[in-house]
Amino acid sequence: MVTLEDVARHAGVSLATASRVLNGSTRQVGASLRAKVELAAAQLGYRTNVAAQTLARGASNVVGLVVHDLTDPYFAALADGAMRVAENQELMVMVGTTHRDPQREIAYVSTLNAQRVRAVLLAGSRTADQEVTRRLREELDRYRESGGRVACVGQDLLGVDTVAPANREGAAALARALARLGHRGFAILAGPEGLLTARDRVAGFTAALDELGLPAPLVLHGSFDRDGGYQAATRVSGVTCVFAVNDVMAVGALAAFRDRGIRVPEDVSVAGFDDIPTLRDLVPALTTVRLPLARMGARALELALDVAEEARVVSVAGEVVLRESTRALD
Amino acid sequence: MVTLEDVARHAGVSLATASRVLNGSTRQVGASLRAKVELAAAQLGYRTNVAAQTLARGASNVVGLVVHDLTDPYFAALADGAMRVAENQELMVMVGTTHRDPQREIAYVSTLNAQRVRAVLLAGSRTADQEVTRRLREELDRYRESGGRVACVGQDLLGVDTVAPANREGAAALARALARLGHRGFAILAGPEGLLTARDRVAGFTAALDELGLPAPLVLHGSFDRDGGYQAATRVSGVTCVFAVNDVMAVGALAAFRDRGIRVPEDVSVAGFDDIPTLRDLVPALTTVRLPLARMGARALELALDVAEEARVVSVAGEVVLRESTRALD
DNA sequence: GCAGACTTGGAAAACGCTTTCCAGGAGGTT
DNA sequence: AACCTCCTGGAAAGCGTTTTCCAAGTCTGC
Repeated sequence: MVTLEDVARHAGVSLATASRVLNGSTRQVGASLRAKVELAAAQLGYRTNVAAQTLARGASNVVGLVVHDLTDPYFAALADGAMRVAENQELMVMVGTTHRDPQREIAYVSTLNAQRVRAVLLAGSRTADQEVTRRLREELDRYRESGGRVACVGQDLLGVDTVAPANREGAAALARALARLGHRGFAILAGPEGLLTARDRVAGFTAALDELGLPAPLVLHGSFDRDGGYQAATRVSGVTCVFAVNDVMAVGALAAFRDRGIRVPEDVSVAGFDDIPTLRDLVPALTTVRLPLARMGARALELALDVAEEARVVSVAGEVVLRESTRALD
Repeated sequence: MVTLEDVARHAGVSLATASRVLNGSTRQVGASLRAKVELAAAQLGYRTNVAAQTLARGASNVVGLVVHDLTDPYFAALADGAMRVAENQELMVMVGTTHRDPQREIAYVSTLNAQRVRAVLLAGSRTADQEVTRRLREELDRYRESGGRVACVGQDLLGVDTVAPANREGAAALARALARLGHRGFAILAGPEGLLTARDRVAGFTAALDELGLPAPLVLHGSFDRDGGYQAATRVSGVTCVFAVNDVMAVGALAAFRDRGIRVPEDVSVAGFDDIPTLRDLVPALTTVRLPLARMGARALELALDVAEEARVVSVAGEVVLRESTRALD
């Protein structure tokens, strides 16, 4: 293990000089000494010990990213966006996966706090469980008191910088668009009861139908993933249009309908939410509400890194995209 | 920022005792002191400074994971598998994305070395560029000399623990299965020339056709992603079966054929490789060679963590899965 | 030439932990 | 009762950096 001291000795300079040459300081170092140090470092194969550096500087160059499920294209897209801005800033990214367990989110914040990461990014829906949210806030506050920065993609519930997708509005716009196609009987594949993103979308969709004077939709709960969509879709009947509160659930629903011999969109129309990238290659192509996922991830990390007095909330609008999976009723 | 010393003082014990209580040591501490320390830590909201701990211990509890593209389901699945074993071992995961640039892989190894991560996992195909590979090996050797562990998912080229998918054999088996269906004229959507995984699959497929006395396939290069598959597929003609060297390319090919009005499998059969999870919901369901991706990622990290004298190579067989995208010729 | 203002290099004190020694006391054995 | 051993607690020496002071030059402009 070659240390900075080894380099300094080998180059015949002081530790201070070696440090200044190798690890970006504001101080100037004469050309000849600088060259000596660089040569010595190269010859010895010196590699900065980041732990020591972090300790001495009191600041690390890693950020934490907590997602629900990395294999879900929604989170993969968010993560990708965030990681690109991290790369530009020469930051490393530490990733934690909660596997949809809100408790694990708290544990990760605690761990990332211990790591003294520069910023923590919480991606994904908040939970309706007040107690969990309270404990998460507590943990976040502790982290922020010691100088940590936090941003969140999801509901603005934590008092931190937040990129908040307009779930209600997006779902409402989708409902109106579908109603315009002539649909009257709707089912919602609603996701878990405790998930706020799911709730908001259900609420927005339902409220819009109500405003239009249409009958209340059939609400079927299930898990927030592909299989949840599949399961819920097996219980659908007597409607002309199904709204899955996210795209992966819609994909599951498509599969379920296929297995049941129900044609989409001839027998039933299907719409999702998010516009995950993999969507465009489905048959039929899925109607959805587009969210700029990568941009949202990137924006969230930017917010976190850009220190500000007040917590900022950036609302992101969704854009209804009608594709083949929904048809106009004649 | 509350330090261990604050806790020790607050509890009226020495630094050593506080350390032993809070950060898992082999040494016993009497029940009463232990309680005092724990109380003090809780009251003050103490959080270990991992950087200091890492420095003092000379060992960190993070592992590095380098992937080509996190939004590619192939890598998401590998990463997920690896991250699950990391979670079980209480390790944090630092993720780097090369965006398919082999040079960035070297840079990441260097950075992860500086972080003194316990192990680094290189996921994804090696490159045919000898010079880049040499420099990567150099960087890896430097890291390993200072006690780092390395594992790789891909070709066994780095002299480290490797989980090596049987690309040649899998592709050959696929070729034979397709030939058995009566296909004689093949095209291969071959990926980039410099990517060894792509090469191996092309080679295996081609060799098998040759052994069967069938004409050599049409080989079309393109990028290793969805769009590469799409592009390459636009140049396909005069064959009954197309083999895309990975699933995302096959998905692109499906889209291209759809756009060109070519029916799959009626007009042309399509097969991929990997069996990414999103595949099962495509129409038509894609014939492919199944690789246990999550298990491979997990296994690789296990290998890296389990110190051994010799570098081990675990070969992983692929299993041909015939689905609707390939049909038997009459 | 010389006062003053910059530059440049080095010594040494942090940074917050872990762990090796020591020392003292408790318990067990002759 | 004397001697060992074992166990527990604390002092202090690192771990590898950064950075604050100092000191010693090197330039300016008069």
